[in-house]
Amino acid sequence: MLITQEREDYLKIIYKLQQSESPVRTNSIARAMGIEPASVTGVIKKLSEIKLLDYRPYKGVTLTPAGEKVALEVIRHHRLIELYLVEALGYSWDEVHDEAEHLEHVVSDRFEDRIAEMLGHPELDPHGEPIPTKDGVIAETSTQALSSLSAGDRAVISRVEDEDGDLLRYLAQLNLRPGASVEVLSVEPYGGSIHVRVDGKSETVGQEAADGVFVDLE
Amino acid sequence: MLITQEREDYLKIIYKLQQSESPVRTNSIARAMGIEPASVTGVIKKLSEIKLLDYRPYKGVTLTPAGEKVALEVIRHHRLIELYLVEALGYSWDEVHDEAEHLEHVVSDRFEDRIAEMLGHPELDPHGEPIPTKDGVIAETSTQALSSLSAGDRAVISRVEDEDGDLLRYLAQLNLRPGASVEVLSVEPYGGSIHVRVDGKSETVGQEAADGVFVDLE
DNA sequence: CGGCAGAGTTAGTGTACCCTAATTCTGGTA
DNA sequence: TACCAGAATTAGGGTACACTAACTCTGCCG
Ligand SMILES: [Mn+2]
Ligand SMILES: [Mn+2]
Ligand SMILES: [Mn+2]
Ligand SMILES: [Mn+2]
Repeated sequence: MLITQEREDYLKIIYKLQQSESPVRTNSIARAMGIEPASVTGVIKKLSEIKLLDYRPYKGVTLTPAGEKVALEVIRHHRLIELYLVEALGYSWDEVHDEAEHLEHVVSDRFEDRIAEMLGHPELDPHGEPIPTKDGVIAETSTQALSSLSAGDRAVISRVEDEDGDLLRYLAQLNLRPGASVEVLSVEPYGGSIHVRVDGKSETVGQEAADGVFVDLE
Repeated sequence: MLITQEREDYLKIIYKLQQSESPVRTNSIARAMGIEPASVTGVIKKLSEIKLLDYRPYKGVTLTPAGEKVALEVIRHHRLIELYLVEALGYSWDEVHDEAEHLEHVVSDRFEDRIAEMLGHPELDPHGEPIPTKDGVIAETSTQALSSLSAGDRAVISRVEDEDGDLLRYLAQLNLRPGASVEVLSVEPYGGSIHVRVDGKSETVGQEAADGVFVDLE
């Protein structure tokens, strides 16, 4: 088998890192995968041999079109599965990520198609992240963090980071969900809390939490 | 990781082979797994080291209680998933086996519990095979093949073999499904076809297909 | 009960990941 | 520009599973 579950995760992570760093460095991949940089070198060499990555030693990697295709397929699986778990099986949004992390590698095309159809070919996952289409088209996604706003700014939450269940439970408590309108009331200096109005209620958001909430400014 | 997806499949297959052979021989495992006997030896040694198998060199293996527990968990996953795919996602009974073969190793306890609940804690999978309970209790299953019956016998189909999609499509055409009542009209000698009445219609069943259909005699 | 066929194991190889330790490269700073 | 810290790679080792080829054991049969 040329493409294993681990390799799919490498490609997925490289895709995500590429949004903010290109070429993607060995150390970034190692950090994201939770393994040692030395281990990454071997794998990215192999992935470049099979033409899924372009690898420039000591510089980093970029996805080839073929590699990007694989990455987007895995991301599509992941996000469709997350949404399916919420909609069809009653999961809460903080429980779906870990389950999807495993399922994404084993579901068939038929499974993917069936749940996509049942969900009405959705465009967003439970965290507001765009779901790539079957032919690899993915919507742009906001990179403006709530933590970067200033007093008086109004914005709509577009997505939240989904890897940390604790963060998601915290955000749910505050009603900070994709689609919610927020108005920044005040910002404490030097990385302090942010005071916002959400759903008419005023709430205090920790700065680190606000780093994981992305918005579209109005 | 002590227990990999491959090892789960070994244990599952050994569980099934144990129904008709004990201890289970290296060659049987190799045939069922589609690999060489030499490869099996190494794996069963490791599985006996970690106390999931009792291994007597040159004789074969038996599951320890711990090994049987793992096997039954995997089988529970497999059969629940098969039924879920049919009931919730509109799969036909010939499509579910391959999908379940992969999913069985990655679903969480939560997933298992949710689909079991949604299905009403079912006792049989789409092929009539019993689903072990969460604490490892499994119903007896018929071992009387349709091919072993004689003219005049009446029986109810209890289960069919689920690994061969072609066989399942063939059986579906003939309405040979679990629960169906059959009456043997005649049997051609020397492994010939079997003529049966199913749902009031008379049908001819190939002998090899009849080997994969198990019944309870009336 | 000796011999032999077939079953099973061992030996040696290869791929896929992972690790630590040692070495080399790179890019920015003095 | 020479140096150095940090980044990256290489070297060497380990586990998990596959394979083929060679050897050994077992059980049956004459
Ligand atoms: Mn994954
Ligand atoms: Mn998500
Ligand atoms: Mn399996
Ligand atoms: Mn089945």
